Amino acid sequence: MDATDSPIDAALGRAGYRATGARRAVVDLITRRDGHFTAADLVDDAQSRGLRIGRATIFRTLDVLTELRAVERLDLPTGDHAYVACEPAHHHHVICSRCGRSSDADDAGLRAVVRDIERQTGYRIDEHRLELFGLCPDCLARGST
Amino acid sequence: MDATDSPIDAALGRAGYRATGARRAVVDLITRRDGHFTAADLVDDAQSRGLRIGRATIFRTLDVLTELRAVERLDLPTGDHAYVACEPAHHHHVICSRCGRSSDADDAGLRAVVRDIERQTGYRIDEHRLELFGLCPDCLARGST
DNA sequence: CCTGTATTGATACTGAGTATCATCAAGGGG
DNA sequence: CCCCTTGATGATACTCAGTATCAATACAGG
Repeated sequence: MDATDSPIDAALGRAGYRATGARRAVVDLITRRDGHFTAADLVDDAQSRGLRIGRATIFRTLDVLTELRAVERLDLPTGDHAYVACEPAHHHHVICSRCGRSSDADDAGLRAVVRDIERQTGYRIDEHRLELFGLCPDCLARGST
Repeated sequence: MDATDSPIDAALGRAGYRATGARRAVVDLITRRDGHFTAADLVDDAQSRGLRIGRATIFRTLDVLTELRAVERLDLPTGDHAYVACEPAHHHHVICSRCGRSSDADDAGLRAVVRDIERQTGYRIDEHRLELFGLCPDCLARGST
């Protein structure tokens, strides 16, 4: 098995980006993470693993991965920008406000809501973002205080 | 008519805040605005009108108004934090990506979507945010290039 | 009108994200 | 398999949003 054959490398190539060591390293850091994380988290991870990756590169790589839809940016209620790894298809995130983990949900029925709002307001809606916050099953089981 | 009797003053009092000159001035700046605006926009507005309001006070007042739900914070796709004036009831914003104006829409049917996602994922959802981006009727009429 | 206290604004600070630029390495062509 | 072009990297410096601090001020209740 050759690292060169990862699906990320393919996606990078398809989009005209080079599959570099730094990018693979960032992807690796992300896959070792659970739940959402900030750019600063990755910078810390890299440092504590002794990886010599520049701060700027981490931000740049997150932008690229966002464009490839391998990652999505969240806007937490606190105002922080965080990211989650995800599948490259349209969907929404359900975020646990206790542990930070997140799951994907498909937008069953949301399309109808959007159409209804277009009728209500007269806007033509091109893009939407739905973010849901609550407690995941594990944290619920562990008591909701 | 006495400025002291504005609904904002009442809302401030109800929440235990004082109705100060600086806060009234910020509210005034906001009502003169159309569409969404950033904290920096208000800082500029204040300066260009010769108002002596500190930067910090503008940020603080926006926090207070957000808490009173006289204003809501948006997270634009660009990553910027913006605000819109709004009615103090739960609703969602439809934002024009050309001119920045926004309208309110009620969440007809969204409740059902949320319940469905709870069933799908096992999460208990406490809070949600739906933001819609597109073109407003005026910008549509003016051609969609 | 007086007073306790919330609020203000000037200043300095923090921290996220970006611009710059010399150096480096990916990978396609020979 | 090596070269060369060009995109990518990382160190640094910078910008700008948002926050902490704190002495001075102004609101509101008595």
